[in-house]
Amino acid sequence: MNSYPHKPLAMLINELAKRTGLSVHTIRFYERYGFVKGTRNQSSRNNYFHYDEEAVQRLELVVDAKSVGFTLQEIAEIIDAWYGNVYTKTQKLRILADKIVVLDTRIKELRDMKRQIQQCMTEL
Amino acid sequence: MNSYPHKPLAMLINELAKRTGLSVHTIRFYERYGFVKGTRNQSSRNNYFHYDEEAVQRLELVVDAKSVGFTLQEIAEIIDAWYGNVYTKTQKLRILADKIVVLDTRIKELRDMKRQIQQCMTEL
DNA sequence: ATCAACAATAGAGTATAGTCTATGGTTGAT
DNA sequence: ATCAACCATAGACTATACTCTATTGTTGAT
Repeated sequence: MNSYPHKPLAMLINELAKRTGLSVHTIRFYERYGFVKGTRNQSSRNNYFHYDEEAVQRLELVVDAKSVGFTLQEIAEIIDAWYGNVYTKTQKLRILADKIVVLDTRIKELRDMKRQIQQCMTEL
Repeated sequence: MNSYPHKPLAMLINELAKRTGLSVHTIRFYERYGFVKGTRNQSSRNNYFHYDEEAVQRLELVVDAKSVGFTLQEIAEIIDAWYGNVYTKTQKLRILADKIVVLDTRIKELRDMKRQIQQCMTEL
């Protein structure tokens, strides 16, 4: 029995991989982009990184952002605007608003492509 | 004055590049995927390839399909279903219907991502 | 004690989609 | 005739986004 009502739920990279569906390799690769950062427990003699629930959420955001076609570079900006504190609130809002413009453009392109294909199908 | 009311409008690769906005290199690269095929004029002593208006249309389709995230492999299938005669009409319709499913899925992902970002913006 | 399973770091290898260089031949205006 | 601007082919190089291998160290169950 754990005496803490809500334990920190820190996990090692292997569990983070299982939680997110990403491979350990990919998570390490993403760490270089700053998508997640583990924390080292200074009390322990090992140098293992520990990850919290926010790490899971961040990686889920990365997966979603990738599936809509954002590059890792763009995702880095989104993550910084979303979770970071290097930008002011105004800057964050501008960055995110820019991404919405990109998404709207892409949605329009997809709809146009869909219409084109449907047109082609009627003409076959 | 040209005596043909609608001359074939055959062009060389340089003009095709200008018409499509793609580089000559990229068009040559795409030729390996079968996106366009020039025809050689056997009466001429050179071995230049000539391209028609369909080549322009095919490359415009490639550009559009790329912008919505299709891979060159997927685009090859679309081009074959659209212009080729290796597939039966039924097969062509199935291939194009599959692409529409992909597009619908992607449109949904984009809309979800947009909603997520908008939600994040209200919470900043 | 030891052994599989996991951890960290470094660096090599792969796939996709171009992009560029080198080489040699062709054409058209001067 | 010649010279820039074009053409074809082959192959090297680049960027992005992983993916894998090698090495070494740690942990936990037996």
